This record gives sequence, C-alpha cells and structure tokens, in this order.
Amino acid sequence: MPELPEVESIRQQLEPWLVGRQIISAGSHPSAKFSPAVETIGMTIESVSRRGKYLLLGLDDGREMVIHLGMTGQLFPIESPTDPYLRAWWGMDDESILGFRDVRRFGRIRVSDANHHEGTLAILGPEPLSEEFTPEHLYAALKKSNRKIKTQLLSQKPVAGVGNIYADEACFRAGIYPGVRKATKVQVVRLHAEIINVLSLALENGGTTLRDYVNVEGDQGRNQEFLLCYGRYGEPCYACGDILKRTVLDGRGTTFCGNCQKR
DNA sequence: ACTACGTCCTGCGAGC
DNA sequence: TGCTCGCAGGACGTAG
Repeated sequence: MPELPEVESIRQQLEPWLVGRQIISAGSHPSAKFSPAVETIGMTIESVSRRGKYLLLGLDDGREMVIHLGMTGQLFPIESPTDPYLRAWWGMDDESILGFRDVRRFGRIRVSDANHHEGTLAILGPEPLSEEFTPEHLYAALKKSNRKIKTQLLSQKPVAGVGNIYADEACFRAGIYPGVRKATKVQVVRLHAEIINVLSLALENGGTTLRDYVNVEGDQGRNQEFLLCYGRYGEPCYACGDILKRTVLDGRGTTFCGNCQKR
C-alpha cells in the first residue's frame, strides 16, 4: 500500500517528466472515482507535488488534479491504454502516455481548485518530515481524541502520510501498544522520533514492496528488508525474542510485541 | 461532536 | 485438481 515514502518516490520520478507537459488526451474507467481524469484535457502541468499520500498535479488554470493511489495504484508510462487494470491515462504533447493502473480500484482521482480541497486532504495533519511536525504538535493532536493511538495515526489528522505499515513500525520502535488511547508525553516524544525514522528510512530505501508497489521506472522498493515488525507475526521480536502477535484494531491487521509494547 | 463499523474491490493462498 | 472462502486495507459513508 503506497504510503508517504512510496508516493514521494513516485512524485520525484514524475516531476521531471511531467512538468511543462500539456495533456492533449485522456481516458478513464467509468467509475466516478476515476472519471475526473478527463477534465484535465488541454491543461498544462505546472507542478508535481505531494501532501501526505496524495499526489497533486498543478494545472495552468489554477486547478489541481489530486491522485490517491489507494492500495494497489501505480503510475508509469505506457505504450497504449490496453491493460485491463488501467483506470485512467493521459496522453502528453510529447506523445508519452501516463497510465494509472489500480487492480483493486481503491484509488481515486479528483480535479479541484488549488487550495480548496475536500475530504481527508482538507483536514490533513502536518508533513512528518517538515519542521511543523514537532513532538508538542503530536502530543496536542493525540490528546484531542479518545480513539486508539494507531487509529489516530491512520486518520491522517495528527500527521500526514502514515499508513498501516509505518504505523506498526513506529509504534513498535517506540515501545507503544498501538491499541492504547492515552500516551504519556515521554511516549509521544519517542513516537514522534520513530515516525520520522521509519519514514526517512523507507524513503532512502525507495519504499516498501510487499506485493504491488513499483515506482515510475517499474522498480520495486527495498524497505521490506528493513521492517522490524509489520507482517512479522509468528516470528521472534528482534529486541526481546518473544513471538510477535497479531490482532485487529478497528478493522486493521496489527502486528506487535506483547513484551516490548505494553498496554 | 465524536466513535465505530460497513463498504468498496480483486487476487491470492489456505484448506477441503 | 478445482473449488470456496477469508484476508488484505485507505478513505469515506452511515449509524448510534
């Protein structure tokens, strides 16, 4: 599932290709999740940026195309729009074609006025790798809600871009049971640092590929080799040797160490 | 206002 | 071998 490191890796590769390109044709899957793709025909792409897990293509009419990759979304150049899992495509003025492939169709595309977003994008927390994301901010944000701490991270409100993989990784490394509803200031300081650590590491490693993730070049990430917790249930904890456990929190599979992450 | 849960999707792997 | 069934989960809609 593409989270911040994966989306940022894609953004970095899309930027030099797409900035300055004019979209001269486009097509989409009939679902309303993808059909806004065609609203960009005729527009020139002025920027390729990112907020959390959202890719933002700035258009020359003041609007932005917002792309969320969902679970299985992929963006890469294609020769022709023939792939059965292709959900949208854009033909550029240099005859290149950008394809959006998404097997499970959890992704979505919107076109809206820049700086006038809706849904989760409108209430997104700070970028975790910016100066705005401080321990004090995280502590204050988490204190506002009584939901489980992992559920809060996945809500994108305390901080943007953290999904299931990096939420499990950060909680494990911070020694916090992801189902707790209240964390001490000391715990939140550790959690803040580990969120930054796991995302930075994943970014350096070109993202995590468990199944579907590939970047624009078609390459898989390498960060799966560095995961300490996510998906390792049944295997021994690297810190204490106990067997990692699996549970479900608010519908999300969660791996944790019952010894290192006390409730 | 807040929290919890169902829904969307499809491929894959386990089990019979 | 071939089938069924449960699982994976980000964001959003709905219910309480």
